[in-house]
Amino acid sequence: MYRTHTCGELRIQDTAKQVTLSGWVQRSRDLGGMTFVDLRDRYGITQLVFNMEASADLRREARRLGREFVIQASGIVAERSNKNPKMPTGDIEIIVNTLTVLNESVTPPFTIEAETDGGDELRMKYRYLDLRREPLKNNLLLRHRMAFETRNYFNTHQFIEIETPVLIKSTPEGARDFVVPSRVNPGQFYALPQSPQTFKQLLMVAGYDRYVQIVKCFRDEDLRADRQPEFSQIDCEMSFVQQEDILNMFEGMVRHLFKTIKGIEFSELLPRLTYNQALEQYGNDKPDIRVEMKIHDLTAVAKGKGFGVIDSAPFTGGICAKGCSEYSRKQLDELTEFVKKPQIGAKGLLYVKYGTDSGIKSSVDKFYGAEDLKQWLEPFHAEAGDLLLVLTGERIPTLKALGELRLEMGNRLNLRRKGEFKPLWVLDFPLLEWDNEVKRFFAMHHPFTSPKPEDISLLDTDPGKVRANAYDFVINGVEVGGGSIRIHSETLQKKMFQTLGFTDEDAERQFGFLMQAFRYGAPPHGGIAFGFDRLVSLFAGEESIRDVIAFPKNNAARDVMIDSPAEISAEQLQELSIKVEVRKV
RNA sequence: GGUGCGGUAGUUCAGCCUGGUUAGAAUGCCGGCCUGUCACGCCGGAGGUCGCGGGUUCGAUCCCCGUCCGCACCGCCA
Repeated sequence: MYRTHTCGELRIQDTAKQVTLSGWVQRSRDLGGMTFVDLRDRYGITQLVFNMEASADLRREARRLGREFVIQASGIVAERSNKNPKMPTGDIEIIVNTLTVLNESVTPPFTIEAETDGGDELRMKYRYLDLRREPLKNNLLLRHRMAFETRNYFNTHQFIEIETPVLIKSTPEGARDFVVPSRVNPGQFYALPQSPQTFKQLLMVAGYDRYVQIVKCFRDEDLRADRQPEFSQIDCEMSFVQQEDILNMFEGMVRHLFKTIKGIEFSELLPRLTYNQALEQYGNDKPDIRVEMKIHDLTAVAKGKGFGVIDSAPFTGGICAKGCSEYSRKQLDELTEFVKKPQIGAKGLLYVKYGTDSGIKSSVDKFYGAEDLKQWLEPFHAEAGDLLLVLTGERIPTLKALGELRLEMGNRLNLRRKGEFKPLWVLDFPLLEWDNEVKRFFAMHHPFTSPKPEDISLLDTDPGKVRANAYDFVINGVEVGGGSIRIHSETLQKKMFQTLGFTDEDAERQFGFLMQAFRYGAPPHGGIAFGFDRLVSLFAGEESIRDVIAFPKNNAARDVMIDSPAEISAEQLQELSIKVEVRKV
């Protein structure tokens, strides 16, 4: 028997018990006459003590122990004379009488501690060592609990988890597919699913009216801190539901997770914004409403006073930064630089300072008197001491730039606090998005999303105006979920494919199976998928989803630990009928 | 595809702007001392292809160009 207890469970009540522990040497402190060893496992740390007087041989062995040696120690649980209130097992220690080295360890390349000295690169290469560290261990534990509670919630609501295939078929819409060659079908390829979208709809047709799956999805696109080529979704679909039913069910899931995992309860119904409202008020379709400052349209009050920049622009708008009227020239210059960055794209920044002495000063004093500027302040209910930041230009880009500026001010004013969670729904997304490069519409969500019934007639006249029964779930400016009511009529689905520029043959070849299924009594249905990694990283307070994934890939989609992707042998290629020609740069 | 930042002891960084002596610090590692530590303490020691290639220069860790690697962001990601 390797152990009678774990390294996290012994307490003062266990005093005088003979116990055996196994684990890793976290650190040892050699005081000459005696040696302390911190023994670590998944459950915690327990101090072992070796005393010169009790056993010189044992203590000599203990001095040899290096960091991360795997050892087994038996001894008597004893109350410490010097207790350590900082650790759960800090009242006791083990007076060791038998020590076995189960495996030695070379010195690890970085310290296995909460505050490690290791950089990202090294930690990735030695991920199995990084995972020994407390913060990552806690993240994986959190992830497990969240998966468990998710299944628990859906189980009590009659959902069943059904696995869908991973080797499927490439489709043209959406992200690039990862493909897998088929040996038994030379020259043909499977694709890995970007999501189980069509399968869950087919499950609805099959009558499994409440489906859930925590499932891996794959997208071959460039990576970010919150994007991995393979990631997990909480994928859901329901039949005989309208949008309201879905919002309630999945708001329930989020509430359940916050309550059981974080002990947070949201008393009121979560806020809902339409896509247009989100854009107008926050300049963003995934607003971080921890930052309260909203955008207001100043076009009407600002125009016509002879200031060419504003007069010639279709839109002028601003945000009000509370208590920032005393911002220095330097701070305002920094903000100007911020909005002029290519990613933000504004030409410049105007400001109005509503001084603590109620005096009004602005960068446009030449064109606007105090009375004019008071009108600007009005929609914000600005108070003395506030600072108005104003951008002008084309409507949508200016709103988006104001949205970025809002977040920047939120950061500067420390309004985006980690422990605070502000979830909301964003509703009524546009059904279609115009792509100026290929001159056609694309589905904003996916091609199975149903238009709002009252907007269907617009499909022929003004497709860009059609709103969808589509919704996103947003927490703290992070899009954590998205879904829609689906089309369940073959006719409407055909119409949708037409609008997207599919020929009948394209539609039939790629999605014929779905449209055929719709002929056999497809129930009204809809669903949603939550980005599980993002949800866990939010709960964990981590910036990057890599910190909640056991074995993530790096910026360039490589696994630096196993060194993948990698070439395959000529034999493998031949078997697959594949000839490789690496494109020259 | 693009932009920015970074690459110097095992590790995390300083030095580089303003080129020139033996390239430093902390931590880790090794050795010694130490009987109540828990980031133990004290003393000593070892440890460097300054990512790689080219250029400028009498001379390059330092300046320039290229390249590779890492991170963040833009494009992209229904």
